[in-house]
Amino acid sequence: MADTQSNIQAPPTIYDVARAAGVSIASVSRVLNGHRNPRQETRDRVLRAVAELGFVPDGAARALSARLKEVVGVVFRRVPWGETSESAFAEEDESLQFTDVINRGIEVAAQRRGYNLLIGSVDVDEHDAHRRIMTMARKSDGLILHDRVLEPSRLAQLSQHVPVVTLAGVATQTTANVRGDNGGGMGELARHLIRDHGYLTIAYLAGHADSPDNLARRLALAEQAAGAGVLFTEGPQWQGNYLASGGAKVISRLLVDGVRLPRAIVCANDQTAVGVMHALSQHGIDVPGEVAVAGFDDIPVARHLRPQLTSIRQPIQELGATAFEVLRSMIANRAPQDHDIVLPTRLIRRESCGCPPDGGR
Amino acid sequence: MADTQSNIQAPPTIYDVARAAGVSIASVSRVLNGHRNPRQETRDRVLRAVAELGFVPDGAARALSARLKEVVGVVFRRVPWGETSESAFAEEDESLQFTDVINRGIEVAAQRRGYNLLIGSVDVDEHDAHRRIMTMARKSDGLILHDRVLEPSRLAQLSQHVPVVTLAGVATQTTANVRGDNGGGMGELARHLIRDHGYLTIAYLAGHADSPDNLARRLALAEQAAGAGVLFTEGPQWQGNYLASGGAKVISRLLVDGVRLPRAIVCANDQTAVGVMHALSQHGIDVPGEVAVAGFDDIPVARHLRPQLTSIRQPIQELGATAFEVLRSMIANRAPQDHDIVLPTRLIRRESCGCPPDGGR
DNA sequence: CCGATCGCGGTAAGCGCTTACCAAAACGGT
DNA sequence: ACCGTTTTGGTAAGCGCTTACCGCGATCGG
Repeated sequence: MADTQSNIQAPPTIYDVARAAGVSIASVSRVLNGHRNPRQETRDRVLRAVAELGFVPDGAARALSARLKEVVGVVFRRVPWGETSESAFAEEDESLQFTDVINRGIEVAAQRRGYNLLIGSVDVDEHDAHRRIMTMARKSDGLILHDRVLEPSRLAQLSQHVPVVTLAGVATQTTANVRGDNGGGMGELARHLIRDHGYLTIAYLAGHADSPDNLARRLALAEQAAGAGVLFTEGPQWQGNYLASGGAKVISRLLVDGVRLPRAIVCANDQTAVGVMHALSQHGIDVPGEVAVAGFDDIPVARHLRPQLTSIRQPIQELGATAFEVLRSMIANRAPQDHDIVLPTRLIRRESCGCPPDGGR
Repeated sequence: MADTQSNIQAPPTIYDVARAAGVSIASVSRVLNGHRNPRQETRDRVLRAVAELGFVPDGAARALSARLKEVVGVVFRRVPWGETSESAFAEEDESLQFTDVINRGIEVAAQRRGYNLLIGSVDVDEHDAHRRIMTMARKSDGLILHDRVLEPSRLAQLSQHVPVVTLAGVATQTTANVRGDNGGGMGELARHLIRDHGYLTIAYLAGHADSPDNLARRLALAEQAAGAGVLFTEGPQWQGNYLASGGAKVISRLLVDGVRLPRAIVCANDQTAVGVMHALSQHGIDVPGEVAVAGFDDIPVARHLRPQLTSIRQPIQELGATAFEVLRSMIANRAPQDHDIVLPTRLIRRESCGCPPDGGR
């Protein structure tokens, strides 16, 4: 036992291939990179040698000389292991589904272009996150940053040296941003709750205060409510944190304080809604009978909750895929057509808003 | 508009730092790598210059010369976009939660050591997946492979050149493997179903036939059933694919065929159980009243299903973290103490097996 | 039939780091 | 003060690729 890997052999280099094929390394390189230079006969010899030796070029060497690593970095915020463990959501939040699905989208798009993903997470309050992000930047051709991983000044600084695309952030002079149509989706939801269901009191359970998505969603909801003369509730008591545990905590506290709940609660995202529904059910409050609940994102689990969660669908994978494509064009051209890319969203009516099971489209 | 990134400046190199500090690049390098060589005074000068210029070494150059990329590759199997879209699970399967949580575990462990993750997925039936995996291998110091991404012969070949750790696979001469204690966990579950609940007929809804985990789980269940004289059902009709859609399909087909369901259905994993419960509920069959259901893995959503899913908890994040640590030791020492690392599992009793809500652990 | 042109492919110069090797400086003991 | 050590830090040789540059033989027009 215990001699695993004791005899790793260095992989063949381009020199080995050149020798085997009886040509120079330049020719091997040219064949591999599809230049029109080498003629068919040479090409065949090289290709044969490559196949025989199982040669695959070293990424680092290639990156160094060609200044192209074919790697894009993705940075997201990680919820620290223990933070939410007080409740039933100990591990639930570990699966930040939204993030994972986006990353999957980035990955698929990257794959198509021969790129790989370099993944890194930063702690919520990691003080020198920027150093780690910088390190990742130096290992990749560009960076995709999820919401709120870097403060604006650092972002500006970073984007001087590397192409950067943000997700659910705001576009700047030097960075592009990709997001879902918060206003449109939330507007649709609000009208549905108000017109179709006739709810007269609606609360917004907020996400992080510094999240642009959160702000836009809140605003759209508030506007619709105001326009329809519906009572809109929000405020410090309704401050969540995009996590299920946060949503549950808000509801529990409200209930303990004896606050009368509004007829409908719109959550900043689905994770929050999960916590809200959990808390509501713990307190014996019927959803949607007594209180309607809606989320935002339409993450995969939304349809498996009881009642099934009404939500705004964002094209999550496309969000990621788009971010990648934008970044890639920045890497190549250094100038995307547009800085602020908005993808459409749409209301998915399920049971939690009061629609019948299997209701709507 | 459209001039984003038009003016990227090349990041400072080690030469710039050396010049600014009035020393040679060798000294800069030594300071940065914590050699004991440079004396305090020199060290300070260098550090100051590094800070001023915001220097961060280029990953490729470093990798090339030091033969250490500080990157580990992670490869998993991707479910093709459209494959499951016929059912209600269109996007549900996109979130291969188990995989994502493991990756999160790898990432956290890697982070601690200053490593980053290079993520790549392969299609189920991608014929030259090995080429893409090889490319990843050449961009990293070692590889962690999820279940069934590579056929054994390719694996052997790959592991000649790169340290490789597999997850939920089998250890070989040249690769280490990390997995949960399938036998122990399944045994515990089986005894619970048989002794505590007294179920007399049990079926096993299998995962992929070539998955070691699946085989081990099946075996443990079969043994316990045989030992207790319980009727054990399995076979082609009970063949799933680790996906929710697969589980649902098996149940639907069984029901259409008029087969009488056993008292308890044990699923190869939680995803499958999700599909099973969904199908059962569609057909108006009560869980656990008429049929008890149990899963394996205890993925985060398990507790949010109705009824809450009884499952075997695997320390998912730890599985990933352990895989990383093993790999790292292989990268450094080229010889892990043990090839087959088994992490403990334990039964989590929830409602779907027939236990009362909130019933014991 | 010969010089201009072109296709092919080799030589060599980096890319930005790490580190072996060595010279100079600093130190210690007699 | 001198010689043997030990520190300190500079010089230069790569790491494995890509590509600019250039020479060579083949091709072609007049």
